[in-house]
Amino acid sequence: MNDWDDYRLILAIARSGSLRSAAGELGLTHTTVSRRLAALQARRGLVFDKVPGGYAPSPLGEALIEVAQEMEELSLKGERFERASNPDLAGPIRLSLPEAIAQFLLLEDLVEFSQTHSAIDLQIETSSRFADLDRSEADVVVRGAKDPPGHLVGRRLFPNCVTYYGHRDYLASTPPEKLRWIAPSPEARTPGWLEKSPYPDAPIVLSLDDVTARHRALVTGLGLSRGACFMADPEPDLIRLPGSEPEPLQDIWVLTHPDLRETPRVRALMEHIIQAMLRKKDLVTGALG
Amino acid sequence: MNDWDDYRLILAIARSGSLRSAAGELGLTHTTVSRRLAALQARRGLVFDKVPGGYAPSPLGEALIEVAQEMEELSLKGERFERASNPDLAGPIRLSLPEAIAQFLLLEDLVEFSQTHSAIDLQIETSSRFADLDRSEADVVVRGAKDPPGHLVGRRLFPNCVTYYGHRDYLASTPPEKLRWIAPSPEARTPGWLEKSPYPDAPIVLSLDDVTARHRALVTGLGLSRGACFMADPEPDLIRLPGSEPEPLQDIWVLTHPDLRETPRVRALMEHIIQAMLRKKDLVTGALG
DNA sequence: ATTCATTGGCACATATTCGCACCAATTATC
DNA sequence: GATAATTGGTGCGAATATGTGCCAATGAAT
Repeated sequence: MNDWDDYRLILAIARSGSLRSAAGELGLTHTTVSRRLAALQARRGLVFDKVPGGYAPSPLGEALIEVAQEMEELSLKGERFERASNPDLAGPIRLSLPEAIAQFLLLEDLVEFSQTHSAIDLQIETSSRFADLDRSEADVVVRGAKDPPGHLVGRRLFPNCVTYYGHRDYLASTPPEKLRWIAPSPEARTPGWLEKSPYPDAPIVLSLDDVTARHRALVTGLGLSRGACFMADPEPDLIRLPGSEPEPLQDIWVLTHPDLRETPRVRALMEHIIQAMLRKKDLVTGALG
Repeated sequence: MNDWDDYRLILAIARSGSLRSAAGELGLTHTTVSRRLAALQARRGLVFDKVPGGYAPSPLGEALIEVAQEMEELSLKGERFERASNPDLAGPIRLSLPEAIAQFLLLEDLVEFSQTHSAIDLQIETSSRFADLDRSEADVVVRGAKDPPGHLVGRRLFPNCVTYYGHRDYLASTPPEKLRWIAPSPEARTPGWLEKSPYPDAPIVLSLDDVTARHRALVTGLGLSRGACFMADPEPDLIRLPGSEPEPLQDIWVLTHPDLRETPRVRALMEHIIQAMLRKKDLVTGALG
């Protein structure tokens, strides 16, 4: 009785191209995947051809891969129903959010939530990309976004604002023509950010994509940087550069999948995060500077 | 790795209500089904409540049953892709048709087809109801129908015609007031058939729903009957009752599922059946009487 | 061209799953 | 109410599935 699970096999091999990596995805060994594929093809016909570099689907394989993809969507839906089914404030929640928001904005609030609801297993997953809630990569996501997927439900908050900062000692001890920038790598930079800064002619001498690393470099006085107000304004040694005003980036959203919208623990977490964020609106939008 | 096959378990229990009958459907023993259900519920939560008389789905169970139903449809689609994938005139075909058409009309033609295409495994399943091709109950169906499912593809042939018959010796030796009818059970009778017959006042003394059994009784001279021309006209000892003309019942169709329409062996079988039926049109429509 | 990493296949061992036989409880039939 | 049929649960053994360790082949990196 493995007919339907064979579709998982088909999908894993299709996606990864090798028995060993498919085995990794499935929680098996490559030996088992090899046997299962052989048995499957003995029953149903050729599904994958062995080609140089891996496995390529046969025409039947192509058709079955599509069926498998739809089955996976159904399986994910079932998982959501399962996760949604607990009527108590208990059970697991996976929360996805940027590392910066986790560390510098919401950490205490999340700890507080966990302490208040000890039956809830809060699993915080920091990530730099938008978790796919359709694939159950998370139950709740907090993230700045321009146009999040329209079917997700939740709350659009306010913009994440940034402006230009320097360490007070660095600014005091560095002549203007010797100032230097710390910035993201070229492909991650916002167009025009440097031209709008108070020192557009200062060179970029340190490229750091990691937001928290960039913040650490700024706080250490290694150069100037454009940073999020909620990270920089609380630092007593960081001051805004002359004439710098907060500028909005993307709006921050708190979202979940529609199948989970009524789940009590998900509602409780989202409400808690939203209230916490609303209390810190002035900090996030730079209104305290 | 049984996650997706668990949906088969869920569906089987939902449909049958007991572990033993679910086990029958799944090809397992009730012991295995019991263990699998326990394991499933340990992982995912309560899916079925044990109630007097069987198992009832929990709210989560209801949701997962719907997912399971959709998975089953996908699985059936996959099966059709598998069956459709053979480019040769080889492999299995399941043909569903009424027992009467099988025995009295197409048997020789089907044997001929099998002999001509020895690599095709023709599995003839006689049935009194329309096979569900969406559920892969058959690959090809031959049947009289008023409105077959619109998405099936194939050929509408001509009507299956019936009229009134008696055995020549029975008619010769029985005074008119002693004549008797053999008919289907009351709920299976066509309204008005008796009134339109040459002996509307003769009583029905034998009710037989099985078409071939009714035919056997007629041929044996146990009474009068309304029967299919293709069954009765070839019998040398059966004669039409005075004034009886062939009347059309439902049209006969030869149909397959759209996913199988291009499959060579399916096309070959349907063409063979259609040609055989066209050669017997006069017999089926009673034009030979 | 050489070296390193990854791959698929295989013999053997281990773990897991399944079936059998039996029993008590429940339900259906008379 | 009695009897028969069907049910779910359990212990034990059999069957099946999976993992381990190893090897040769292939592909990637130097």
